[in-house]
Amino acid sequence: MNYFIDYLNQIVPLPEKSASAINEITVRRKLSLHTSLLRNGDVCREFHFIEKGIARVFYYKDGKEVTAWFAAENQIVSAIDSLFTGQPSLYNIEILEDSTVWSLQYNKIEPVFQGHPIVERLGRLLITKNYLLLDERMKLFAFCTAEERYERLLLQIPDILQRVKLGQIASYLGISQEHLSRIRGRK
Amino acid sequence: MNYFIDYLNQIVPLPEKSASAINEITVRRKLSLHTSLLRNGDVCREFHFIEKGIARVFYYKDGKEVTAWFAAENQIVSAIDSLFTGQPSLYNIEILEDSTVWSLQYNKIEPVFQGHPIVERLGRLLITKNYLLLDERMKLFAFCTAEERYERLLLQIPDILQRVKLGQIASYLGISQEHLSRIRGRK
DNA sequence: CGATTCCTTTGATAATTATCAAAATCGGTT
DNA sequence: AACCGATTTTGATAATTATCAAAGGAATCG
Repeated sequence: MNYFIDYLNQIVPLPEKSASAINEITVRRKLSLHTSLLRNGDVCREFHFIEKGIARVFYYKDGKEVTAWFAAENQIVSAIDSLFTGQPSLYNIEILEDSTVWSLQYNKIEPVFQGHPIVERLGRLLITKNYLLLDERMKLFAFCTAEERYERLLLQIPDILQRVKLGQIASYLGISQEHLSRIRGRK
Repeated sequence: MNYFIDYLNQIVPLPEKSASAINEITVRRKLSLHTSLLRNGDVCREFHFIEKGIARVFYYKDGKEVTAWFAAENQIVSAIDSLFTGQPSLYNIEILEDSTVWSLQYNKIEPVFQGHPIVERLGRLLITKNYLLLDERMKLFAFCTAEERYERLLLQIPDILQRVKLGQIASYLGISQEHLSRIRGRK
């Protein structure tokens, strides 16, 4: 069972040939808690589809870790600032529990784009999808209080409190851990 | 002289046929100050390349206008939350000075994608480019103080102070107009 | 089971930024 | 040059949130 190809097929039904071209530059891996998929300063050359588990993207701000993104089952995670530019990334990617991921070697994708226009289309739609997610996140900061952002995150990943440390969630919400703790307290 | 096609050619060199297919769903327009290109609640069906002039994307928060984005010469502006989903947009788009824009009718682009894989590629690269811009903006909020964000904006659009009202800039930076005024004062 | 370590909560204080109101400045017009 | 309306600046106060320190809980390991 190839969950990654299944996921892609939901976005654009792929002919067998195109699917196997993608498959050839993808590997399924089991990763354990605390595995680092990318360190800041390195160039990101792959993106990862999470079959099972959870990951986070974070950066360092004044020596402290700040979460930029969480990705759980059926989501894609990468450091797009580097993946698309070839420049060193400011982001780190870390696995937060034992996970199974499909890693696509993006530096090998160009010939696949060239040979399979449908994959070019798929790529466009995938980026569009993720662009909209980022726009959603911007809107959350624009329109919602930290409390509302917290509730939204719970809707998105209901069991996140059991899976991720509070401080990591707080920095994702843009507030201090103490403040998040107080928000939770008054419920 | 078709500045829009020139711009696209810089991203992906287009064969004549593809360029003219794009040209057929694009119109050049002169727009005057205060023209509204989109009102929130409406569905956005086009995107605009700015040949000359400046526009802003904004939304209403507690009855007040908040700027989400500025776009000046050689930039593309749209309400992507609606353009890619067909849902009503939360955004408004307004022209801030007499401008010349090229408006592409996005609801007519599907056949162009189908007939011209190179345009599919172009679309992917355009979205990627704008995704990176949004990521940059997120990083500015993540890493920089309001003061640094202000300086960065000045680098990007040096004459913005002459072209745009202070309150509109302040809300783009995520601070009150008074606070921005004080930041400027202590220079 | 107890000890150790890590994580979360609570309390007190300080810093940042918003808000409201008023004054000053600017731009265009007569 | 004087005036008007719009915009920006300044001042005083209030609200929000961060920070630091300490205490309380939970999980892990011998």
